[in-house]
Amino acid sequence: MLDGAVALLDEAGEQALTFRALAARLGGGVGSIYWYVTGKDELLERAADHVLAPLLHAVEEQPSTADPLADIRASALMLFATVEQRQWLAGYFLRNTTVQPHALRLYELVGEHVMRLELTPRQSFHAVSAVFGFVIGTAADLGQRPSQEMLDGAVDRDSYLERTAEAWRALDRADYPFLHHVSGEFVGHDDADQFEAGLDLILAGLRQQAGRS
Amino acid sequence: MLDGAVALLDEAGEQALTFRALAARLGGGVGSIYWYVTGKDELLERAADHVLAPLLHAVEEQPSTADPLADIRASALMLFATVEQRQWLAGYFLRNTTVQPHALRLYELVGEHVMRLELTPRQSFHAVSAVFGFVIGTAADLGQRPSQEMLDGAVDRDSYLERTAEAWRALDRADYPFLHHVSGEFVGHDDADQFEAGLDLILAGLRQQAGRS
DNA sequence: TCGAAGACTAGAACATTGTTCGGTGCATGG
DNA sequence: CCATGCACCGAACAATGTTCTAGTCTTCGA
Repeated sequence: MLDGAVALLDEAGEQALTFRALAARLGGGVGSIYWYVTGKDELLERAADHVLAPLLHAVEEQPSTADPLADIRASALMLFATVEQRQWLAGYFLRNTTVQPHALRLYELVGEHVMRLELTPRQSFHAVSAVFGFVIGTAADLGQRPSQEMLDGAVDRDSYLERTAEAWRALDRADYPFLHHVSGEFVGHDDADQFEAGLDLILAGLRQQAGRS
Repeated sequence: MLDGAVALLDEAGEQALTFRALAARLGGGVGSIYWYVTGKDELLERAADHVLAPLLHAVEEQPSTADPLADIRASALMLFATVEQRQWLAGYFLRNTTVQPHALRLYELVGEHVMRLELTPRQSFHAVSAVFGFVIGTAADLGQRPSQEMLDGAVDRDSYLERTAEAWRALDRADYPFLHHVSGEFVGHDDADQFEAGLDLILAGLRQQAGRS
């Protein structure tokens, strides 16, 4: 059942996960699903936890290196890769205060790397929060659902970006110098690059903080 | 009408904004709203833009100082303060690829401060993206709707945090050394502090990047 | 083998919500 | 006086989450 739910979510997003659609996919009735979950909230929760399991496994398998920051980076990249393709997952994380076991474990694992930096407890707490906030936030932001036009195949991603850049360039250069400045970068930009660049800023800040103590 | 919509959203979150509730508040009929907006999407869009206007004004009024990073910091703090109290706004930003005029202008303003750092266009683009991703992501994450218990007044924020920390401490210390390490910081922590700490990591990374070039 | 208890399935029925559509005043201009 | 267009209203429809009740299948003890 969870596989079916995740499949629906992955294929067409959060709004596509309806009890009727899921029941149809499973070849059963609507009511049957309620035997396993108490409602839609729990269904989403379980689906999220379900997707997190393989990721957690991968992160746990990842060997520690001498550089804690490199390990944090690797973990963050894996998390990003998982969430980027699943906007519903990012949305779920941002909406739900209740932390599931798998997510908590992930938090802990990154935290253990941070501990090796020998910061104060407060700094460590803030560091892990910053990394997770950035990963989830950026993944949600960048991994946005392709617009209808792109789904229709009317325009591909490149022309879509190009058109946006075009709109930026059409703005008055005096009023929008920055957008003109970076419009060339926007075209053909890669989400993963953008994410890594931001992550590296945080990590650089962390390294500096660790060096001072 | 937008005032009414924003009021509903602020009071009880995104799910509270229904056409019937809004119509009741305005003392009108359900259908009337459709005379002004094409649907719920546009209603939310307009509401978001509506809230952004005063913020944009404040950011524009903010005088530039000699330190670009200080200016970026100040802008980010203002944006955070606006979004933190409005999870629906954060959610909207994360869901919507279409950038409204006010949001674009905000992006531009922060970008202009970044330009003074004299990074490459690519670095500048990534820097602004990182700041916005972090602000929105963290605001969405931290500004989560209080749980039902807290709304009921059954527990206040402090005891809620305390209970979570208690749960962390109940975990095996050998399996969760990090959570034990920071559980004390979690109790009574301030969201704004947490945000500023993360933001300062990014800014430190930026300063370093600017110094190298 | 029978029967009953429990695990599981199925779908009808209900409340809520977004949205559509035809209709109602009402001011203004001819 | 009437027609036209604007602003507004609310009944009706479709989709969806949820509940409820009845049905089926499995299992296990007497």
